[in-house]
Amino acid sequence: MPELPEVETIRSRLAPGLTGRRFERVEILDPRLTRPVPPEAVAAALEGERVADVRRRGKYLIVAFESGRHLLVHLRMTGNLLHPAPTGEDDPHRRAVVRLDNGSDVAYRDVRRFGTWELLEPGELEEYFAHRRLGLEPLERGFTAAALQQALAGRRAPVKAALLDQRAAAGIGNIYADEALWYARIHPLFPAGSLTAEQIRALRKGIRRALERGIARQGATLRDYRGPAGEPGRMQHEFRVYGRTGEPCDRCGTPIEKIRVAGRGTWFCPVCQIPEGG
DNA sequence: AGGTGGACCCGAACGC
DNA sequence: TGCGTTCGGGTCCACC
Repeated sequence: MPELPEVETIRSRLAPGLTGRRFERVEILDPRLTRPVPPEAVAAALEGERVADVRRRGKYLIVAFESGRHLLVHLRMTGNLLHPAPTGEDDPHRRAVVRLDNGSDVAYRDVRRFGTWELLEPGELEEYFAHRRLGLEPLERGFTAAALQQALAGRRAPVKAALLDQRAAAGIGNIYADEALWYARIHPLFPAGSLTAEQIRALRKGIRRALERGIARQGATLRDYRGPAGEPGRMQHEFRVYGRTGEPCDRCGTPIEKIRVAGRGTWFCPVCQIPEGG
């Protein structure tokens, strides 16, 4: 599941090969990708665009063009960008291909077809993210304890649910939410708005630690995630709680438990993550 | 208003 | 060459 660390890994590895290149030919094979906009319209609009740079906002990958347009790629569950794309193999999950002006191909593959491509006209980017009320970038300077406190104030939802909500902070998904809460020693069901100032500080630190480790390990590969060269991440070897039902907590040895929060599988240590309500 | 849960999608894992 | 069912995960949207 590409979350912030996976998208950031893709961004940093893709940027050198894309920046300065022109989109020479674009084929969108799955109309779902650009829905409700017809895929031919998006493909035609992209042809001729030259890449200024490749950015990230939350889990969105942003290809910025010199024209001022932006291509917003959201990988959702199983989306993946490959560059240079493997040739000669028949990949049934390939949903789009971009031929660059140096002759190389960028391939977009997505098994579950949840991913989206959206082309924004110059000036539309800010409103797009404002409308989705995307929260602060958790690794940027503005993500202070005070800012996090404000984002969670008054919320009765479990803190895990609040972390999955992209309005609190952008880019945290199911894996890194659990990992961040373990680092912060906070129970996933604890009401988000009732965290003490000290817990807020610990949570901010836990979020950053989990995400930074994820980036340092080039993301987590459970099944589908791969970098642009097809390489897996290594963060899955460093999970403290995610997917580790029954295994001993790295801090206190208590078996990790699994519950359901906000409809998502949630792993935590029942001893060192402060019990709900306490 | 804010929170919860289903829909979307499909391969893997599971149950029989 | 087994087949039907369940599960999961990010986001949107309908419904409390």
